[in-house]
Amino acid sequence: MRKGERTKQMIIEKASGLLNTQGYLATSITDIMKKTGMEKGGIYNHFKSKQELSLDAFSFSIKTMSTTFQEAIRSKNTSIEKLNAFLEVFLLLAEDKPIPGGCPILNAAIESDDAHPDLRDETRKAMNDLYSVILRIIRTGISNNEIISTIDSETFTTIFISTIEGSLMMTKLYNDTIYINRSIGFLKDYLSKFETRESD
Amino acid sequence: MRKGERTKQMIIEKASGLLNTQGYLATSITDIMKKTGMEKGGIYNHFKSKQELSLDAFSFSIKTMSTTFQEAIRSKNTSIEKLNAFLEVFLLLAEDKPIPGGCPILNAAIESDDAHPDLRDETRKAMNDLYSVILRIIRTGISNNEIISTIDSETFTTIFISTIEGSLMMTKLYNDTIYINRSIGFLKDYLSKFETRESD
DNA sequence: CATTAAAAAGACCGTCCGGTTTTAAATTTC
DNA sequence: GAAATTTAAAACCGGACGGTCTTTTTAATG
Repeated sequence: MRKGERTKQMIIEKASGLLNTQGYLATSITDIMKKTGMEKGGIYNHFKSKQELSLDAFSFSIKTMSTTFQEAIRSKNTSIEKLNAFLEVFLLLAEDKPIPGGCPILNAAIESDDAHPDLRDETRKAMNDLYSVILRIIRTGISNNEIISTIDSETFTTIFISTIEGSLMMTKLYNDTIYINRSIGFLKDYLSKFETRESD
Repeated sequence: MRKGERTKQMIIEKASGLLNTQGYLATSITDIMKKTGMEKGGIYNHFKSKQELSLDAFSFSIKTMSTTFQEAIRSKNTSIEKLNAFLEVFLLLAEDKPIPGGCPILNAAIESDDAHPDLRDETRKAMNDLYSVILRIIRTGISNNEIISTIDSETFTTIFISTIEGSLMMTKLYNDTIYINRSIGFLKDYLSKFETRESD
């Protein structure tokens, strides 16, 4: 791996935390210069625009989240356990792990609009992925008779994501994890109601 | 009412929609000039800084929402009906009514952080108000034997707000009201489970 | 180790930003 | 309707922004 590639990765990693914390518009190249310890010319040697750097940083955040989710559910066997593992990752996210600034999808969803179509498209893709992973877990759970089939999987997925994201917003606003903890408690309890009593 | 006061109000109203839609940082004075049809000097005659204008605009958005909520629940008699009325207002909000750009609390909560303590404080106040209104409705409902007393009112309030706000985020991201509609459907159904069978 | 290519630094540029000040126009007020 | 006052316009300002370009330094290559 060339040195330039390593530097580029370092910039992306440092910038991703900064952008996710401060916002994409609120963060200037000067901020990224300070964070990385590099000069402007050194940074622009690797990215043709702030936009490109921002998108790379967002992708890195999403990839990091995705990896964390995958690791969390790998050892879990049932659908219920997998969904609970998801919830634990979101709890960590409220404590700035593995990336600072909260959920990158939530942040980017609020910040991106018609004026930033590229970021919005990437955010949609990231949400699509999160959504379909959860949906698949539920449907697999139904197939395996772990979850009762009366559940509406699409609705449940929507509620699951919405509740978590909304309470993450509240947790960040008040700097108090009670809100995300209440959501997690609720979702675990709610989910247990759809658990089959016996599995075969 | 002096003409200046009327002009100031007009600026606040126009700016509030713009700021709520585009974001507080992403919106420039030039944008507000275009929207209001006024020149810079004319605007700064009424506000000592962009910050002051932004906070006034945010307050206006919150006041508008608050009024809309009050009107929606005024004619309702039971707690359940009042909460359902709240949900209907959030559905309208997804369609840019009464203000464009979605929920101002959600938007400001994500955008404001340590770097913008004034906006964050105002956002917290607005959330406090929303939270306590819903909480009071539930508690009144319990007192009046409309809602069973096993419900945890704080948790329910948190879930209520989180689910709505999260699904508003999804609705905005995808420009599709199915998400907010699913949340509303879920919350109405969930709420009905806590409804007492007979009232006295 | 010398040559070459890649990477980083740093000076530089035009533009747009929030904000100020001066000037002109439009309202009040008497 | 003239004087006083408020309101709006418009020219202006310093600074920060994203981005470029040239130079210097560093790292890879034979």
